Amino acid sequence: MNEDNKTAMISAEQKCESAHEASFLEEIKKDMPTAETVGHAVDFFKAFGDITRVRILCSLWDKELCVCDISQLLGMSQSAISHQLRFLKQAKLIKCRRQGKSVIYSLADAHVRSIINCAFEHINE
Amino acid sequence: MNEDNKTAMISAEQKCESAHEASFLEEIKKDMPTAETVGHAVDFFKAFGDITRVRILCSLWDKELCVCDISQLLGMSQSAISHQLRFLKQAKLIKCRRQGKSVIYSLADAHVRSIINCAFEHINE
DNA sequence: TGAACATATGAACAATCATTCAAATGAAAA
DNA sequence: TTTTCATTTGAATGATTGTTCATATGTTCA
Repeated sequence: MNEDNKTAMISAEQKCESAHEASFLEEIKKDMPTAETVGHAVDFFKAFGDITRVRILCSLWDKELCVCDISQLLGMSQSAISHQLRFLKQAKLIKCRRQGKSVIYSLADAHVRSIINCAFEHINE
Repeated sequence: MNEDNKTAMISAEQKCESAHEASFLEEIKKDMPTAETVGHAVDFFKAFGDITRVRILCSLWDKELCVCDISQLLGMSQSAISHQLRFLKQAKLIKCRRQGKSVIYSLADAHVRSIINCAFEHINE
């Protein structure tokens, strides 16, 4: 018997009256994205799932800023901002370049703005 | 002195060489969405920030399903699924109707599919 | 009404996460 | 090369979150 949920066959026994047949559920399962794909999508969404991170992204909407700019703008410690910047960088939502002693951050691409706009649109309904 | 980060003025003292002037940061601040709007957007993203919830949404992509269908499909306990269904319902991402003893769930609107597709597109780059 | 079925809920626990504090790195100026 | 500035990093802590277990609610059928 296969222990892995993702690949295990769906048991034949139906649980409730409205339940579909195992074969029907197997069809749905086939059409679903792989666990890996879903995992990546979830990681992507998680990056937007914190108010500090989204505030950082909004602050970078039009202009690039250095860490202390963002820190001042959001009224938060530079360390807290730096931790979140690292998160956003790993998620490839922002990029950075060094300028002397400072590090200047900016949005990675237009995709970031469009996803956030998408959420704002959903809210205004 | 105002204690609230969201409305506090940005201090005149500049922290680093590359730092912008306080007046410049104030301009950016004015253009940023309100804390409430950002908060709502974050809640929206949080709903997609869990693998079980996204798997549930994917399982409902084309067809409506009852709780025990989803539970079997994902190989998870009915209780775990039910808790996440409540989360998704409160986030208005799914809707449900009763049919006898069963409760049948489906996606709330096309918006859900488009947001998830948006993430999948971002991944395939 | 009582029993069986399908789902929902509350409390508890483990795991994950965001921030703070202290210390480390890297770059530029003295 | 030493000092100062700007940022990063690691460990610790408190808060949040997802699942489990036990129980409750609501529906149908006998």
